[in-house]
Amino acid sequence: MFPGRDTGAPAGPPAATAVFTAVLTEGPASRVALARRLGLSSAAVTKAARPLIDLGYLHELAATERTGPGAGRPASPLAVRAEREFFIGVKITADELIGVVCDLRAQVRATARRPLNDPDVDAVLGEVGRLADDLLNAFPGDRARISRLGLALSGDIDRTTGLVRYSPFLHWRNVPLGPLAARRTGLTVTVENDVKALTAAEHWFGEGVGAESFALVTVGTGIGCGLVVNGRLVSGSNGVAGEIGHIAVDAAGPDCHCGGRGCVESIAGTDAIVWQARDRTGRPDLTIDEAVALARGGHEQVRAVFTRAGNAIGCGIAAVANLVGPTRIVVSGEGLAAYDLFDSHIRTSFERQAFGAAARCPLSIRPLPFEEWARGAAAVSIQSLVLP
Amino acid sequence: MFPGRDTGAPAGPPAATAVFTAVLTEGPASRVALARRLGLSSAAVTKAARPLIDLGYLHELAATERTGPGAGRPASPLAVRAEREFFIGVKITADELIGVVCDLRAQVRATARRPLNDPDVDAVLGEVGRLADDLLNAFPGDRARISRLGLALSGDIDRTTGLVRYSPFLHWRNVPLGPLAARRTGLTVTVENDVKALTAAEHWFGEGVGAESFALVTVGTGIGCGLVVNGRLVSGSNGVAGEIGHIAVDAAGPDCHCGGRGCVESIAGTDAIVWQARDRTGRPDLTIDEAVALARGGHEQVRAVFTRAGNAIGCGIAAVANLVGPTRIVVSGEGLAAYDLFDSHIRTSFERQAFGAAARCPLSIRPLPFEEWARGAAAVSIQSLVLP
DNA sequence: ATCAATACTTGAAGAAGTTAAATATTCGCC
DNA sequence: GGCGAATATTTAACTTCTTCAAGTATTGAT
Repeated sequence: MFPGRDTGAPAGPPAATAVFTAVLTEGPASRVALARRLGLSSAAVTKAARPLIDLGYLHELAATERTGPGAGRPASPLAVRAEREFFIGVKITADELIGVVCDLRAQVRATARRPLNDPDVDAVLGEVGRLADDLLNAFPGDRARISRLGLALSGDIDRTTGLVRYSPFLHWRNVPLGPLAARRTGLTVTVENDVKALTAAEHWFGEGVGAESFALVTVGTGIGCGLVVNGRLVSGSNGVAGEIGHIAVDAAGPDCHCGGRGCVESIAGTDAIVWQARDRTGRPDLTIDEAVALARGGHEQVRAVFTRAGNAIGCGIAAVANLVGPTRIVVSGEGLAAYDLFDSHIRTSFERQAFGAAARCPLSIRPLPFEEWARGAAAVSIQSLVLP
Repeated sequence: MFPGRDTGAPAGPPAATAVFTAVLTEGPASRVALARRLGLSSAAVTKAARPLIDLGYLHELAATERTGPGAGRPASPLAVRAEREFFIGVKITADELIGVVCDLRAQVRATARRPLNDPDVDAVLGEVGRLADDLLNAFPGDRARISRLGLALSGDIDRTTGLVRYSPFLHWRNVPLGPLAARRTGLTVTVENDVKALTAAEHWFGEGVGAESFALVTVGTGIGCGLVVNGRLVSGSNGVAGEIGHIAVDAAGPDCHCGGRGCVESIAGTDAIVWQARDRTGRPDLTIDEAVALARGGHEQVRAVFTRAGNAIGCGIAAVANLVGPTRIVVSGEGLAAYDLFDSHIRTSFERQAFGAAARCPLSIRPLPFEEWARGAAAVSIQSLVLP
């Protein structure tokens, strides 16, 4: 996280942070309910909430709903004032920047894109700056309420220092992207790995809300996984974690670019699917879209490629379920545009391979609008405001 | 954890717990060093330490070593008084109870065993009680300093309530073992899954000390794994976690008793190895010891069985490394009596299949004295004394 | 002997939370 | 309309835990 001008953050005593995150992620709740939920006295919640209300982060809802049996003073639930502050999120890909503006509740309020032609650090910083300007212009609300920018990109990222240790597609090593972007934009910047950012978004604002442990699997060119265990994002001691794509699921499978054999990605990654489909059809220029079309059209050989891919993904997901036992798993990513071809195979092989009660772990399989990646970046930025 | 008479525990303010666990797991340290390590003021450490010293849990070491450049008052490091309190640990297997007495630093001071003929709850409780008596008799120190008993067994265990939800080998369902054993013995009882207990022991008193994340893999009839992530043991939301044995590593592998296919356990579990060896040799009564002997003697076909098993284990371990990125991994268990047959294959396939920097995760592969399981149970009991 | 350096202790002050009592609002009932 | 039970929120006094600032203790070097 890297400083621009600061607006006076809601970070305070632990109780204040706890109250704010609870209301932010779990929705409006009365002080008594929060006290029960957080193991605090209601007096403590009252005290923690006041400065948050004064700063405009929380407000009291009109007491509409009666909860109890009937008698008693009605509750005045605390709710987040979503428009108190806005956040820019930018996903950096090899050839494009995708940007969004989100409110405090991570609702997207504006979007914009810019092509990226040059992976040079300065060029990328320039485009990021221009995209931020575009977003500020497109944003209908009060620009002064935007002071934070989240960046997300694939690779090995050190969130605390904002350092890009290694980015394969930009060919960057040890680029201090956080500080550089902060200087450039004057905003407080966070940088995070894209899959982890998406996981954070899902954990705070999506299906992972309330889950002590939770996994998000992304399927596309790469196959990755973000993990939340015991309420915290897993980082991996060598910067490696969630590499579900390189779990071996087939001893007789193809060699993978990582040096392994039978990796999930070498069977179910977009490139792997294309190669296999070309092989089966004898058409060396087949694209992924054409392969999907053939499979949907009933081409048995190509369908089999997707079946095999779905099975491999299912095995990988089962490995996650068997090892960490998440409360739920979300499967998503560009690759799931071909949702219909994968879904049932993923589920079948997951259920076969998940051990005992692990098979009860609910699986959400759904495609992912590309802006969602940028929203993940914004979500990390929101977290950086809330957490100490 | 279930109460017997209590001796006045060292649990107190958070700082006291932190100081005590730090000294217990990381060895003697001066107050200043502890303050730095724990992010406290040295005044806080002084205050936290006093009651622990008064109760006899800590003492000051003679200031032997000079740390700094030369000048300055020498430190008086705080150290744990290991003989302040002793703990009984018992591992329950299908046909035997293995018991140990450990001191506060988890050093084994006495051991005993009892055969187990009857899986009936009362029979087991009786034998546990008698084993505890045996241990009290065999124990050379002050019996009055034993007030806690840890039990470990495989299966689905709820540590907080002491409930055995399901134990396959005893055919128990929902047996409140903790409370029952507490009533029977008058001791404060903890109950934990055996693999998790072993992991806890290794995390506090073994190779996992100081690791933010850490994995212990046990190889034997079953193949299991205990995981520590972000400093905490992973439990799994459905009680399932660490089931490395049922990760699929070979799409063409044998059917597993779990319903899956090509599971690590179906290739590398002791039973699987015996079956394969019988198949390859045509000797339907071959035992595991004979299979090991044949392999060591150079029998190619049987060696191949161990090679395949080692490879399967290596793939499973690589999956752990790729997913959670532990600081280090310990591989152990009865199965590793055949250490020499496994070791290199585990390492080779781990290194091939671990992604990028994950391959840097150090692997300790070593056999496991059976008493170690009981020590794990004692370690959990120690933790229950220290933690709130 | 004196000084600088480091370790430890002490007492006052501050932060954060709890308890208990007061206050606020509502419903059901007369 | 008034009363009492029920529930929510606030307030103020108090507790607990920690830090801060200032002192004490002990050593090596000069």
